[in-house]
Amino acid sequence: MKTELRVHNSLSGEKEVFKPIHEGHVGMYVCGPTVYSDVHLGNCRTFVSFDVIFRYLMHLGYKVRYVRNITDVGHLEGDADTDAEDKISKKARLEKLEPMEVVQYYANGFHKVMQQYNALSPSIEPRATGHIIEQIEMVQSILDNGYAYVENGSVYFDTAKLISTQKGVYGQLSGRKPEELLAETRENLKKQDEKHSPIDFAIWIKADPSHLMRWNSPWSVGFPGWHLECSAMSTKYLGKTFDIHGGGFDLKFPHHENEIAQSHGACSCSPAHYWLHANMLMLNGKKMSKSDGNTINPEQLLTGDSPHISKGYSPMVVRFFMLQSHYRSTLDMTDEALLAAEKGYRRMMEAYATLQGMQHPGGGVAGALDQEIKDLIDSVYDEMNDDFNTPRALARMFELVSKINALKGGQLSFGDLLPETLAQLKQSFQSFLFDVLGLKDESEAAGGDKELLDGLMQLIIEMRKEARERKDWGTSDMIRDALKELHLQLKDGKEGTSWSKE
RNA sequence: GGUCGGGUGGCCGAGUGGCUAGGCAGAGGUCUGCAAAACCUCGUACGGCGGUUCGAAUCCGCUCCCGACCUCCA
Repeated sequence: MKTELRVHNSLSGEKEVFKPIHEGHVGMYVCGPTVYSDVHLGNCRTFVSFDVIFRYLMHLGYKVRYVRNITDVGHLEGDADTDAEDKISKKARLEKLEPMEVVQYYANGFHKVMQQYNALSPSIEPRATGHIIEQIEMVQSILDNGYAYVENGSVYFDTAKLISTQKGVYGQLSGRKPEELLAETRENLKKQDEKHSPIDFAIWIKADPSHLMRWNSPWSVGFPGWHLECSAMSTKYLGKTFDIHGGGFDLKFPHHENEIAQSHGACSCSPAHYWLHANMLMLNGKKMSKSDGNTINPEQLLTGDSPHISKGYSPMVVRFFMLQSHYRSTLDMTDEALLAAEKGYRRMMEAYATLQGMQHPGGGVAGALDQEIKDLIDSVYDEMNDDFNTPRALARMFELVSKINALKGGQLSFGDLLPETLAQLKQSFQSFLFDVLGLKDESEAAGGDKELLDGLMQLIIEMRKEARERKDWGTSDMIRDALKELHLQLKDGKEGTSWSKE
């Protein structure tokens, strides 16, 4: 591990050396879901990506405060700022539920799926409705600084003013030119008569009488704008300026751009040093879309109940599949690709099991093999340091898998390997797979009574061995075939027979 | 239409101005009673057309296609 951590910063468009504000500590904010429906699989990819980033930062020894919000108010239909219904409010009205019932239900579902994918809980998971006061205070600061105006009980951010007074701020993240933004958006936005300019956006919205969620404020009974919650909550828990702000690519504009604007309006400060964006998940070469049926949810993926897949895939297979691509690239999910990921995942896990069971016979010299293995271990970390390049890191891991299997099969010799190196390999392999990548050995987890199964299998293997010594191939093959029916595979090797679940 | 990002071998996916990841599938071989597993070897890919260069899939221009955001979709 000789390299420094470098991350791709969306703000500069370049990879930069990562330097936290406070040495040894990292503050990271990731935009979480709006809980008005079942969690989108694409969202899962984003959160798995940031889960690995969170894990890797901790693995490097940082104390990380990871804040991921839950949006439970303010996100309007169509992401408009006004004259549209709040997503949660609408759901509550349609289902005749309290808005908080809607929120609780889908937040529970979201947590369940995240748990299935073995994503760690964030350090803090704040909700927008729990931070109304902070949001009102922030609106007030922005007003005090002259970067917002009140119209008919609603408060709007004065984007045009920010553009003219703080040059180069608005549009930097999304690569948009302020002049064009000001010019282009004139026509199709009619109902926005309260706004001075089409690119202004609401930070406090006066609630019409039918609106279910409403709070008192100095300006009206209403609710906060969508972008504001993230600014208020990140400031509260991470400070005005913190290290990493993450989210899906689709949030770059306007959401993240507006967050930056709000911070500049409230304190003339920029919220985050590094902006990280996770790219989209596609299905069969196209974006997922409910309207044309090109979509699949986490539940269907698990059960296989979908025309897009031939069978169900376990969460760890899906996680592994996601990690085989880089978080900044789009990822195309196909049945064939999932099948390939499933096999790769199992190969990796079986090599892990093989490795842990390995005993060095003692002796050994630090030959070429010894060096090769050490270099591979180092390169895994080098790849991760290069903007969390999980696919390359996994590629190096698979090269280690070949070494492990060859040591077991006798194609490589322990004589060329020091016992310390084997110990180091065991340790690194395990911590990388489980702590950093966040994978789990599912065969073990599902097994339940592992000791019993192990014992039974040893007995069966022993009986089959005796049959084979008698050249009783009928019995031997019968045992093998029967186990195969139970999805248990026997592997006859030089050192005897082992087994694994399929 | 505007802005931005892509198009890599059968599939998924890294990556890079020359030393050509990895997984899966396929072919051949080793091992094996047979098979599986494992190991070894192989296919020489970078949308199309030009250009820059000793050399480009990697840089530039044009073109076709796909995607994201700008307008409901994470």
